[in-house]
Amino acid sequence: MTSIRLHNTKTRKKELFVPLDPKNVRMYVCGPTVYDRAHIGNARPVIVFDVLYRLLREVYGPDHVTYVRNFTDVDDRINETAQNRKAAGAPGTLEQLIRERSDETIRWYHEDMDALGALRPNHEPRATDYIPQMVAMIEGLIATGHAYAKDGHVLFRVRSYKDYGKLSGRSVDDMIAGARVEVAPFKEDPMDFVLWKPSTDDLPGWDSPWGRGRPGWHIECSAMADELLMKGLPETQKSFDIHAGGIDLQFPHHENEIAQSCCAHPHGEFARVWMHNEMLQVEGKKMSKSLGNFFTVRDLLDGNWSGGWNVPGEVIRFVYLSTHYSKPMDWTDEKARQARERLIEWSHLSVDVTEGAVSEDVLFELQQDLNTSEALTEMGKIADAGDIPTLLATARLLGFDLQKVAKEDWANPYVYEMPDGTVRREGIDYQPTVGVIGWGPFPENLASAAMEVVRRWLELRRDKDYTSADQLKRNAEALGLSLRAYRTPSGLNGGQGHLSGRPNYEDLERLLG
RNA sequence: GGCGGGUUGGCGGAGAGGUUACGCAGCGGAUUGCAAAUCCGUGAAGAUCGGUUCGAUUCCGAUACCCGCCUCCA
Repeated sequence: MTSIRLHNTKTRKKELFVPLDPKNVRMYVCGPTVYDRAHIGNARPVIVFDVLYRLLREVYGPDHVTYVRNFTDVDDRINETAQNRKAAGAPGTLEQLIRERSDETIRWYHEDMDALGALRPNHEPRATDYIPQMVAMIEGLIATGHAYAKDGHVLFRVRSYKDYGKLSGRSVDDMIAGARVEVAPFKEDPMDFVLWKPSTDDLPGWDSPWGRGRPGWHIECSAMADELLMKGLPETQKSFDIHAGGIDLQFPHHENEIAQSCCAHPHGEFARVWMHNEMLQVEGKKMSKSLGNFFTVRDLLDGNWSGGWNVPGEVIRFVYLSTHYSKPMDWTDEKARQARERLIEWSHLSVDVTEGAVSEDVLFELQQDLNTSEALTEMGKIADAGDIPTLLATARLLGFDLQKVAKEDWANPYVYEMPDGTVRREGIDYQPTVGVIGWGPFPENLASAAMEVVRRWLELRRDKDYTSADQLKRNAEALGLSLRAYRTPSGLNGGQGHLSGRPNYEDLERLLG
């Protein structure tokens, strides 16, 4: 019998996971505010909870899991971009420009997260499509005394919910003592937070009983979870299984969601299990634009980061899974390189192998609060044992398609020469790789000249003309191109050139005579 | 100031109250025209102080340092 254990932030314990309804396991993850490209921190919950989603599908069946992840498309930064575009003469109304900005950001998000191997959730609601549900929920909260309207604002009466602060382990009084809460004339209590606020004419707004305005951030998630995960259930069953997100959302966002939803449905408990992933750092430091270590997922994919090389989505995913989600994770060049090597190795093993069954050992590790790090270690043992059918199936469970990786250019940077001298082509471009040290762009003609040198050298070696081969190697190295050959377990010969300097390509061509 | 997380061998990174983590790097050996790769083997740890225990890196407490949240940033 499979049993999943998950760390529940609400109880601060690792608990046996028992779904409310095994035929419909329901999870909600707080999604992005779609104002710009997702940065690499945004990708962590996506990957972590994608693994959870895959695990739940494996255990309960793919048709028995409902995964909701929202898009927050009510945001000042979206408005700002739209306003700037309008000012710059873009056609269309402000509302259209806002919608366009959200649309394009959502498209990017999908592109980037797809590249990371994340499955699309069953529902990806946009906040602006659920305004009536938010309004209805707010009206209900006012009717039961948990919220009040003042000057076009509606505020949640925090003191009316006795368990407020339970999730994050704070007391309301302590928070007031911390004194960093916003005091406003329309608030009864400094802790009260906004459910609805008025909109000015130049900002998007919706009609409501309190005038034209827009929803507060927290009510969005409550209303969408309500609609997509608990609709139609009797009041006594207004709960779902798992709610997840970054640890930075624990307070106030998740605390406020609980307050709203539990006051709207006093007999339910909203989410039973709360899961939070820890934050991501880059090279040991907090990611920030001023430190120059702020990268989007797209930056990594395209090579626009301090490492300077194109990091495949699978490699990014591997790096993320190598650290447990509950611990801070550091993105480093070194880790990414190791992950790449490992994936290349496994992918080469998987060529022409028929997929088997998922490893029980790996499944077990995932069931221990998503121990992805240990799962990858187990995968290594499976690979060492030569059980490739299992490796293939297990990698797929974790979101890696090894056979697809095996066909990627980045996994096949070498030229292979068969013992009979014929050339085996792998990947699209089947030239020897040039450039390792000081990765970065170099002129096309230099690359092709260097590759030709490697090719010539391999030919000389094949013909056992070691005198000429060594001569060529010495000359090439003098110019900054070092040559290496290797033999694979399957008996193939290959060669590789490493550019350690920036030789003139004409000098290299001269070597070829 | 309040709340929470972290600190493991050169680097990354897990589990378990007593038994080898694992990967990379290193070292030794085999092998390959040299070298690389590969294969085999191997040394190396648990921030500091104190407590519980027959025994703790693993449990408890304190200290130091790092990080996050308390400001609609995952």
